[in-house]
Amino acid sequence: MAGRAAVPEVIWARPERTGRGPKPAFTRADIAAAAVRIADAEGLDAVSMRHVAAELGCGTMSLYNYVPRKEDLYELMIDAIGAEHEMFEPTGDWRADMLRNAEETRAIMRRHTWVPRLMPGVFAFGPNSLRYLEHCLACLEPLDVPAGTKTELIALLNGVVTTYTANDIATVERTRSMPWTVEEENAVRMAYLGSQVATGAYPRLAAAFMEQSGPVDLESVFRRALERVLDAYDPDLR
Amino acid sequence: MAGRAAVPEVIWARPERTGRGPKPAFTRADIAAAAVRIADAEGLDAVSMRHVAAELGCGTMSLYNYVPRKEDLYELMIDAIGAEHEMFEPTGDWRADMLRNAEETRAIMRRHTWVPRLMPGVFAFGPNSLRYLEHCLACLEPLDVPAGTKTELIALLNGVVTTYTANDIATVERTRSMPWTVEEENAVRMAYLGSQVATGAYPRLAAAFMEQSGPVDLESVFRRALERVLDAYDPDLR
DNA sequence: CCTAGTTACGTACAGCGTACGTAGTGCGCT
DNA sequence: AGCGCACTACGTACGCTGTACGTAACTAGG
Repeated sequence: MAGRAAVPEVIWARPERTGRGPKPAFTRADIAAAAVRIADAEGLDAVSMRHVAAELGCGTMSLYNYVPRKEDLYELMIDAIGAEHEMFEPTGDWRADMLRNAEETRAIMRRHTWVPRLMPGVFAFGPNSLRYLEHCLACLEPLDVPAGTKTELIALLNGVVTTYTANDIATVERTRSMPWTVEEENAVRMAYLGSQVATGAYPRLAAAFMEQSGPVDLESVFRRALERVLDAYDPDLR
Repeated sequence: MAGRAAVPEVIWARPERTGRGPKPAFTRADIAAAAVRIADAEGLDAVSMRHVAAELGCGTMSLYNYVPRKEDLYELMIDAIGAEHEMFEPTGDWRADMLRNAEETRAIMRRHTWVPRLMPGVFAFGPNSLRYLEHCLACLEPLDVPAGTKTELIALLNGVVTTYTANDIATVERTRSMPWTVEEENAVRMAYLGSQVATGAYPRLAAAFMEQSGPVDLESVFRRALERVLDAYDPDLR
């Protein structure tokens, strides 16, 4: 009988298998992949212990041999998508490399729209996350600042990517399992915003609305924000 | 019979009351306040329709007259804490004003540790959020850049605040309703991280670990990040 | 070989969001 | 004045959730 711990525990510190008894039928990677598959196809709310167990072809409670709490399943999921990062050879141009990393993170989030909702809750230091962190530090080798500043830059970039991308894809995740489309929902929300701005209660916001002509190009807004952050850490610009 | 809509809907576009029938017993603010009280005291997971209704002293299903879906309750909560922002008179120093806004946002999140977990899911444009946005634009009046750039700066700052603060308070929210303390959980996680770094698999990460002496001052890390972002938008520095 | 530790998993329980139906209330219209 | 309807109120019920607990099968170490 495994039992849940009465003391804090990091799932990554648990050995994947322990000699005695029947061989486990699945690896952590199998389980994470199944959960990710479900979340991608049916949304994060469809990721239940029962559903994941069924996807794996085992009983619900068998899953608890591998994943003590549901929260740990979330950690497996976040770490699993960390493996999708291409850990390329650093080019020596830290700005270009970090831009590439950020663009890749954004692409991963677009593939897995449930990531932003999960991020704030998990302790994202599984093996793949650590590998990615190490990769970023390798890219930042040419940048001549203290290591602490480098990790701050990495955190800041990740934050910017998460924030900007979360806004884009929130509606996608929300309208899943709703009887209407992303476009319909966005139209209703925009109409509401327009009506509020039209009341005259927010003059500066109204001016900002008027100023923009045509739809905003989210991609270039995103890239501009990244450049700004990189500028802020570039010794050549100060 | 009210019924849930089969078409997208913004709760803020719904009128709070409509002439006919008995007078509603609560306002949206009452409901939001009750939900916030529960989330603050018992954590976000304790915010159930039943629980909030009980806090208000009404039947569970009566709540659905005011809040068509639980997701809308979340929107009410996020907007309610927007009212905690002090909308001070802009001083003319946009950097100082925006720093103050950011510090206040951080303080609000520290008071309501469930905010980061909720943020990515909600459409945060209720009346208080709009008022805050307008306030930020007022603070940025002296900054001579296009309105689009200003809203980008606001979004970026909010993102940085959310990311940095979410990391600080994630454990607080996680250990709620767990039989151990924040300190115990952090100790276990740090021990795990130390063991991973000690394997030698992450040399650059190990070096970064070695470099830091003593505990990190999260507050100054946060403030440094803000300054960097502001630098990136300051025309006087380019 | 035995036994202790493990895997496997069925059952059960408390709690969730919410669909639906019914009863009561009071504004607006005729 | 009074009818009718829109609205509030809320009890019941359904299908779902995470997971505690108990039992049976299996296998490596002593």
